[in-house]
Amino acid sequence: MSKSLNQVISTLERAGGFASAQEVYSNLRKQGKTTGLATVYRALQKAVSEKSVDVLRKEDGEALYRLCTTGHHHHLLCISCGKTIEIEGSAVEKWANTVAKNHGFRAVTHVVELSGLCAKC
Amino acid sequence: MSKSLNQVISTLERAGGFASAQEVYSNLRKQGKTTGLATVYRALQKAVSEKSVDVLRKEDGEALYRLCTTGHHHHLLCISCGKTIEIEGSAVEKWANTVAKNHGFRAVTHVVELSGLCAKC
DNA sequence: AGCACAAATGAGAATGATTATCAAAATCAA
DNA sequence: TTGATTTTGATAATCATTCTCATTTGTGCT
Repeated sequence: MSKSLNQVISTLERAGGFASAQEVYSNLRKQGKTTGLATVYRALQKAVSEKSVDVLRKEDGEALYRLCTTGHHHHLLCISCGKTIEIEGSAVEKWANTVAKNHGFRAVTHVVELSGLCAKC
Repeated sequence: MSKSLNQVISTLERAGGFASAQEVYSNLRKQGKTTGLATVYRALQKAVSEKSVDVLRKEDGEALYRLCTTGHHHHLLCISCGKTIEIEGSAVEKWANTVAKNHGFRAVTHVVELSGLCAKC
């Protein structure tokens, strides 16, 4: 187990199991680590190929990495004040799996993001 | 209605309603059009904001543009061959609205994309 | 320990998609 | 036709990601 892989994984844990490569990198630097950006990408790739992390895409195409073991959640974002709420979605998980099966798909991941105006805005 | 928008739309039609911005651009050039890359992106952005085209992401993060045939729907995308299935999601719509209400949110929109490997891949 | 060799690392360059800039060209109004 | 506004194309800039390579670190062996 390489050192950098552990650092990246624990950074993802600290971030709530959800961060971009660039965020992981800058978090490590803030902690005084000298880890390079290339190493962060390498560790993330390895983690992904080992299925301990999976990848989502933001709307702008940037990759977001997430620990697989952590029960994953979705977000409800206020487009006015930026407030974000993490939400459970077991109903969605089931629906996604059902739809995937019905069409013969395997290894299906899903992206679900909700956005609107929160109570205060 | 701008000329470039029409050119881009008909290129998408010819491509089976599915192509990257770079592909649209090179197809136009092959047809002898002098359309610039920036114009292609502008036309695609406009089409997306008008909901006549929607956007998916390949595994590497590149955007794929696609003519929107029906109203609101979601996608099941094969990350290997690019095959796309449009799916109904009334269950998801209801879930999204319920979650939004529970947190006092209004005017909530949602993004739901499923991706994985299709039966052939 | 000392040595040879493979793997991991970090810095910076290279890549590729996307966006921003800006002057020239097309369109429009009067 | 004028002048104003919009659209366009070329090119530069941006940003995430990947590649390169010299250096460091780790490992096995004696």
